Amino acid sequence: MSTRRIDTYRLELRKTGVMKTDALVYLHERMTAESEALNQLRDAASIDPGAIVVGTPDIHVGYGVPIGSVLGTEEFISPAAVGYDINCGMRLMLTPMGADDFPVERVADAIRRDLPLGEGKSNPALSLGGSALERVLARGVSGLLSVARSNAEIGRILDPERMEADLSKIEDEGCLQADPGVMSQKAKNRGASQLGTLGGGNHFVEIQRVDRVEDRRAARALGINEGQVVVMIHTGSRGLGHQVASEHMRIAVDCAARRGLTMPNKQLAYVPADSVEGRDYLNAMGCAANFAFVNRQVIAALVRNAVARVLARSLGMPTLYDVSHNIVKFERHGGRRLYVHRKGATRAYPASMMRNTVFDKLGQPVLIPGSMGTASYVLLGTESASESLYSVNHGAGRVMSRTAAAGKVRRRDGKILKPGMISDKRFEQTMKDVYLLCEDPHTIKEEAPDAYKDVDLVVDTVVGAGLAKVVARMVPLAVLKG
DNA sequence: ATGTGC
Repeated sequence: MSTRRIDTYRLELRKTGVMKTDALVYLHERMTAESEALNQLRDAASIDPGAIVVGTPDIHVGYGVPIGSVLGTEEFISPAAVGYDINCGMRLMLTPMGADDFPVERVADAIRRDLPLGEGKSNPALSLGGSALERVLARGVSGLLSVARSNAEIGRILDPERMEADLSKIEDEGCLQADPGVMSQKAKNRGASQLGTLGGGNHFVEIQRVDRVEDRRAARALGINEGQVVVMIHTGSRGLGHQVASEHMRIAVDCAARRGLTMPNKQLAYVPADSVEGRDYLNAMGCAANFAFVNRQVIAALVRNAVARVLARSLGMPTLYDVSHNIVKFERHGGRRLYVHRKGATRAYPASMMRNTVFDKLGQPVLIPGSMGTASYVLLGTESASESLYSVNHGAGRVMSRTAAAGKVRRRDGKILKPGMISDKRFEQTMKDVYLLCEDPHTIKEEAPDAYKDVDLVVDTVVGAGLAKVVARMVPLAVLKG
């Protein structure tokens, strides 16, 4: 057999057919993965003989490459192995308050007033002019800091001092190598009006209560206490990143064809990293990644302002950490330099890989959200995760498709074409303890807790395999979604 | 994920 179970947590996909190397999947023996997702991972193992190919416990089918994959390559890069939502990621912010004293619903209502939810939304209050946008694309959060310092109106919303304090708590300090000069005007235009918007799908802002601390020492070092209110943000680079991804996936198909590179399917098109097409993608992807870091920074400010308005005082609300889910970066692993694509996967560096950061003793914080009705986790990277290029999953992973969960509804007359698998009653039951604000009540069941895997079992797999250790578990109090 | 469609 080409698939071999190694232990309770690991599955090996042995080199067969188009594969140039083995692939490793972290999958608990009590869990299953779509065979199509595993085939996509096999395809991804065909592009570079020196590649490291890993599937995470939430692996599922994506465009060309599965969501929940890590692909470390020596020579080639693939826009599909990053995906459409470039630098989609998570941020966790702390409050000094316990859940019993916190006006959860009023704060959620206040956030909603300032934060546009759902697809296609723009935020006129934060619309950026050309040169401000260029600064943000080229320099990420530090670019935003300089915009906030030179523009009084934006500075009032963003609070530059608090932003500066956040910098060391963001992966790569919120800035990747990037060149706005390689971006299309169309991509820039889509971004200019979308800063400070949440987006749709699985993106969210969630007010949570720390339910359980599992590592007291680490929790103390991070400022986490049982019963405390925290806020989690999940969003990405919006239409700008989508535009960059689609343009470069098309360029990659043409470039690969011109160079006679073969691939199992066109969705997986790849290009030499050291080529015009490769460098342009990395520079454009960097811009989109910077835009996403900045978007989470802006939303953090909107949340802080909403909280301060309701409580009539600022709570500070420092950032615990901000991580990327969809990105490719040139990293050193052992003696090798690899282009590490993480698609629906989180970097989880141990302390030894966090030199020159504030986490050099502790390791990198890792944020894993569950579904909107279930727990989320804070973990820390460990030294034993070299096998996954120090990477873990990014969430619970779906067990049913969006249409299977919510059903398909004909828009014109409202007639149901195909009923969803989750009844309204069951949905309300699973959400009874959570205050839900959403833009579109007709599609929200796509995100129902029952549509996702059991996040506790997914995290058990990560811990059991030695990829990270749990610091704390949080439960949702209120959630805002597109 | 996405002004969700070549």
